[in-house]
Amino acid sequence: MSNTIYDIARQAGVSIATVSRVFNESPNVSSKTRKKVQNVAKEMGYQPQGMAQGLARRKKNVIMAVVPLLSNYFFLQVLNGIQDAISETNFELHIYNVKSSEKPVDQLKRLLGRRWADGYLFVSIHLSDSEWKMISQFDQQMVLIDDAYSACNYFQVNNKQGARKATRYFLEHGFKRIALITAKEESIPAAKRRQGYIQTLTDWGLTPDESLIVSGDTQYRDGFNEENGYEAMQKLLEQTPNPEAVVCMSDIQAIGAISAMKEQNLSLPIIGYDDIQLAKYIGLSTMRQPMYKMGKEGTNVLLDQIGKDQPKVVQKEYIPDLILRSTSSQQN
Amino acid sequence: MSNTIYDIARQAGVSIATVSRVFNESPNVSSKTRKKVQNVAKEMGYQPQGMAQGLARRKKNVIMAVVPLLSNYFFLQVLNGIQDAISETNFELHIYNVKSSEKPVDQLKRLLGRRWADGYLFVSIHLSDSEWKMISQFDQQMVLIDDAYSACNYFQVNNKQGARKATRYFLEHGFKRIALITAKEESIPAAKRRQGYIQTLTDWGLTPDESLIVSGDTQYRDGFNEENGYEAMQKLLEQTPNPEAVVCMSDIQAIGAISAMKEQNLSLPIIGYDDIQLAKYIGLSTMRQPMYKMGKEGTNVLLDQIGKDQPKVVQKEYIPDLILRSTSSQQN
DNA sequence: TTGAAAGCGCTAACAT
DNA sequence: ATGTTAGCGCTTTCAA
Repeated sequence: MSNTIYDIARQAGVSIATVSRVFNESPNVSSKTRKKVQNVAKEMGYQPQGMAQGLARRKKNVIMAVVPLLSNYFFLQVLNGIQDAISETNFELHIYNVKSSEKPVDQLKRLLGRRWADGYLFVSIHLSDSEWKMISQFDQQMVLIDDAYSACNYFQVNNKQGARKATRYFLEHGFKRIALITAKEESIPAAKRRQGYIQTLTDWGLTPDESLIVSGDTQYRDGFNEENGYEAMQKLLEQTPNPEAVVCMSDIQAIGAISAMKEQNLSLPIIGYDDIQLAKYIGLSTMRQPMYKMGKEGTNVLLDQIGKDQPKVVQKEYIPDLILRSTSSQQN
Repeated sequence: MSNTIYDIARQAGVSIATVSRVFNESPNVSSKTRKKVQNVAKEMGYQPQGMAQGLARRKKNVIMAVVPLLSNYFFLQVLNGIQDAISETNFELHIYNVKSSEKPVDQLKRLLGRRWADGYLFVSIHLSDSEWKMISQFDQQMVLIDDAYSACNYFQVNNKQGARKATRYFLEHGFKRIALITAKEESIPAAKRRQGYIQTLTDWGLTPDESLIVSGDTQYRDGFNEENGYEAMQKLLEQTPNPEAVVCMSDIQAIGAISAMKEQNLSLPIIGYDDIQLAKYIGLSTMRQPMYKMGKEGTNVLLDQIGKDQPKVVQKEYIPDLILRSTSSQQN
């Protein structure tokens, strides 16, 4: 069960070139030999070894999705889109995740050098422009999802606008003391959403109150986790007066926050972020990000560009939609 | 930025063997040449190509997790454990997912033949004994997580016992008309849990009522999805009298089910299954599966066995724990 | 339609 | 300590 092209060739009484030809669907094989080879191969459970093929062809037929941490609902949706796009092709999808213990850019450099794949999807990998520049120098095909760099393909959603929309909604409904449950300070999307929130308040003639911008202390997944939301809400509820409404940076934090409110028999209006699948079922109002769509479109672009030498770069920015359900109103 | 070991050798004025040596941390290199090579390599952004290494070494330093569909909270936790185990080694983790469009066993045969990895983790891949036998014939190192086969390493949790515990809890608290929200008929874990449920009722002297065993019509992820739970609960609530309590096959279905109850201002006692992270925050009572643990232990076993020729097989079965929170009591 | 043979980019004896 | 060379299992000319 551990045979090579030589074993098949010998067994079928042909040369290895012929075996190779039938596996590569070359037309230049008589249907008789083809049949024979196929039978032998099937019988012996033979498949060409991927690595040998990759080396010989200088093409691997794999695309690699690089993600920071798999344990995140956001990625799940993106990956769904990626998978659906890939499954229509004969490419394989391999997923690689960067560890938090080492600088992402260093990990990427090492990874790209190894040439595992024909193309790379970087999902929610946030690098500086100079870092992305380094990465582009490997000249591998790639597309960024949920980040942007001027010289690359990217699919991104406007974080500032997302936070603005949520904040504006509450302002328009008469709320003034609007809290923001944020994530890890260093998170780039978090920083942008925070800006959007602050600008919106300012535009409205209000002075942003730093004490209403909080995050929990639990920091894994950059703070985008249930416990973080729970802790953040506890901090908010210690303040008097309480905030009148709260904007979150993820649905998952909103769930934690709601749990903290329930413990105190409160239910302030709250808006999450992402629109993960279960948001609908708990009535969570939220900023919807087109996660599936980004994954699918990004993958299609990548697939399309593989093989071409000077593909034109495609860049797209989405604006998140405000999905109103029950948690955003006063009497939820 | 696309150079080979020859480029580095030439540039550093050494042979390719020496370059290979420094990258393989051979002691037989003078520290002077080592430095020189390292500098040149760094400057030229060189990394050995994974595929060429894999071919030459007959060892790839990658382990592959094979999963049926990534969009499932259960896997997320298992994958977390896998990742944590892997990150302590110099192995790479690649994730592969089998499509629903083709028989799993055929996909596995193709995959294993290609020899992408040194070892395989099959997560929630349910095959018959004869199918697993075929797969074992590839004699690759592997461990099954969430399935069992007598000749393989496996880490499994007892589905029957899980359902028994949940059902028994309700029986002991005086409930009789206990409903079961199940998943796709063909799902093996679902079938086992169903058996556990039925046996428990029978043991208690009750006659199981088929009309209380329902599933929604939305079948993706084998029915383990929110919508399915929602639909199932709607069906249950059409019956008179309503059931007195309900056991679910996943937390995610329970969330859908609760949503359906809320719409009718009902809140029957309900128990989920899995104990996904957010269960705690919505107060969901559930059967806890040691997902992280299975992932981590399974990976460690695999890692440990790679390279050995006759490793002893390790098999482990867990019993899920009943985690009581608020949804399992009458006045939730 | 088929086969022989030269790579693909590495590793690992075997020499020196 | 370093270099030479024969593979690893394929693909792909080039000849026949």
